[in-house]
Amino acid sequence: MAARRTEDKPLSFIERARREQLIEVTIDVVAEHGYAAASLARIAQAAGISKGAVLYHFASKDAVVAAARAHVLDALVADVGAAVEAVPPDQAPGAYVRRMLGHLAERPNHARMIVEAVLHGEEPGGEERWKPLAGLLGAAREARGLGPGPDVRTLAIATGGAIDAIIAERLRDAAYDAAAAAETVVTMLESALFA
Amino acid sequence: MAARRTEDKPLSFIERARREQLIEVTIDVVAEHGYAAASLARIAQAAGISKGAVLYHFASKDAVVAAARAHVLDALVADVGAAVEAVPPDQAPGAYVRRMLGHLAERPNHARMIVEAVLHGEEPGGEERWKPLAGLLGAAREARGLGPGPDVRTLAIATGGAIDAIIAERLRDAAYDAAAAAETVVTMLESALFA
DNA sequence: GTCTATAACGTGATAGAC
DNA sequence: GTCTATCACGTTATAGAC
Repeated sequence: MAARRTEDKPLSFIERARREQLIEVTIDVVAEHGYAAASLARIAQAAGISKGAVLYHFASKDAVVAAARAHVLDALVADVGAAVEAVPPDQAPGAYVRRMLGHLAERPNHARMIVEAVLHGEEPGGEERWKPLAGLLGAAREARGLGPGPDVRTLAIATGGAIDAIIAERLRDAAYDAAAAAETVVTMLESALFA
Repeated sequence: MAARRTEDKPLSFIERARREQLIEVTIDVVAEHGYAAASLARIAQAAGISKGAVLYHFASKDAVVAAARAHVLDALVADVGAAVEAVPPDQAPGAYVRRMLGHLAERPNHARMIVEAVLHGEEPGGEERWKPLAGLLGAAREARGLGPGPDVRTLAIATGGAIDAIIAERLRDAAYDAAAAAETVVTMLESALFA
């Protein structure tokens, strides 16, 4: 009988390689065919192995796509987080918007994967979604010596939605200039924030 | 054998009633359990009839959800369209944003249905999505005697995304004040548009 | 470690009884 | 006009051979 990969004790060397390969092909499959069509059979076929082999390395099919989702999300937060911390607080919101759009525009597959994930309700969608940006907005006002002015919650939600829509348009039309769009959003956001 | 409902010739009186009932329960099912879970069996159960009976009134399961989708979409465009035409051109963008958010906040089931539809890629998502608003933005500038200034495409896309995000938040937290959020968005949009 | 075979289930759709 | 029964298919997951 094949060993069920429930316990994460050993995790050999080629084990990690196999898992990474499966995560990558899963990202591609989800990006190309959508969340619903990312069946176990299709993932196995794309990886060139059997369905049973996939389920040897992961406990279930959902575990595979969950790992792929976590991978793209980790890459995003690490990149954006570094960009935000590299600038003074009052420039953090602008850096957030620019790097968010830049990161996803540079990685269409990751962007599609995330879009599918949030679309399917598997991802935050709640406070975790806008709280980080809202925090940056409040800190930016403080850094400029301004009191708690506008509704940072709505500002963060609206900005996040604008980013999503711009990414979606960029995925639809590769010629769309996401960087220019980022500047437009930053201008609108900062004028409202520092009003 | 049951008559396949492919031709739309007669369409009796109770036929229409049955179709409307099925459309309503389908909206509820999609809103509550999501697009993927809106199976033929679940729709039939929610309507209190058998799967075969559902397929008598509609050619296929996809036809049922397509009809439900069209229903909520028609109601939305009719409502927003009327609101837009009731004000002078330079106030049309604001009316668009306010009625869009008002309509969906008043109809959570419709909002969830639309969210699921666009999320699943069954709906426009392309130019049809932002072209109408972009047209309003250009006309508003003309009405004020301004030349073709900012990028109305990005402005329309960003505004549309902001509306989507606010609706999502409103669905998550019924206490969230969508009307106040609408005013924030309108202010940001108009300041960027008439700059 | 990877395979084949198969189990158990849910799906959309059809056929035919009533 | 609505029902029951059934169909063929795709799905995840497991068991066991190799």
